[in-house]
Amino acid sequence: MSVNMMHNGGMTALQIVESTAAEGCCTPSGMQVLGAEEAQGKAQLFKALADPNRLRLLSIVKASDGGEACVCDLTEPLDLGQPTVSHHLKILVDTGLLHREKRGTWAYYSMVPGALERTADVLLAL
Amino acid sequence: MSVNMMHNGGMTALQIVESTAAEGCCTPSGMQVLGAEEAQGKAQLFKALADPNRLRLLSIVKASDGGEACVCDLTEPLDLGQPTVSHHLKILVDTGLLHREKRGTWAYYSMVPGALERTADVLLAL
DNA sequence: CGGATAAATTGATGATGATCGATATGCCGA
DNA sequence: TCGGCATATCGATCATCATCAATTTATCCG
Repeated sequence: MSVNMMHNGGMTALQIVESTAAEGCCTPSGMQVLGAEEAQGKAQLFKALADPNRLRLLSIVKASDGGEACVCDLTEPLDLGQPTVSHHLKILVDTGLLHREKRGTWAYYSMVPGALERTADVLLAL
Repeated sequence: MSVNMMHNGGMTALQIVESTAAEGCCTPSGMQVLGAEEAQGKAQLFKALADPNRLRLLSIVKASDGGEACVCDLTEPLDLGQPTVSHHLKILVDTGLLHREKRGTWAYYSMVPGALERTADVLLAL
């Protein structure tokens, strides 16, 4: 559990960020400036993107045929060990950027539709 | 020098990312998938955003009257020491997100116009 | 010049994170 | 049922980073 894994009822970092943003815009205080809590959540979102190998993972998955790739396809191009790749993938899934579907022995990863666009919106709404 | 400070002719991380992207789209290989070098640069860009206090700094500066704020205005709301705030600001300036202008004893920080939008584009172009 | 203020830099420290080797889990075929 | 493969998890290690206290640099004013 290297990312968050606090009991959020299974919500991803992206979902949490967006829900607190919706709450924030209606608070009586006005909410022009980012509070400590929201900043924490949004930082966690960008932390997931702050690693070159994770960016490459997203890029490869996005460009893969059928929009999905299994771990075995991702280990070679990154020149990383399999446990490390699984670790990065877990972070991206927990953050809400990647979707994981296990079929038989293989685990297939695909982009969560609109996740990059929603993350970009978080950035623009700073 | 806690960010990069390699001799890039004074280019910010944002500028480097965009220049390599322009080069990349014309390479004979096709460049669908993010290479190791580009990934490194883009990760550095997101690393600057991967800290809650730096996000709050951007938010405060953006919402400040006149679009600028000095260090003394930024130290209190974050509940951080002045050296730490200066350190974060330096990272944001080196990354190309903030602009620094010194007037007298005070240093005024403002958003680099379009920086957030360009960073969002980097994200969407993954 | 000399004191005062704002900001930057330095050095050290504690925390977080990326990576790996070893091991565990889960599924398939013989 | 057993051996083998794909993936996940664990534990440890090394590097990076956020923060602070102390100091330095730079600017203004009397």
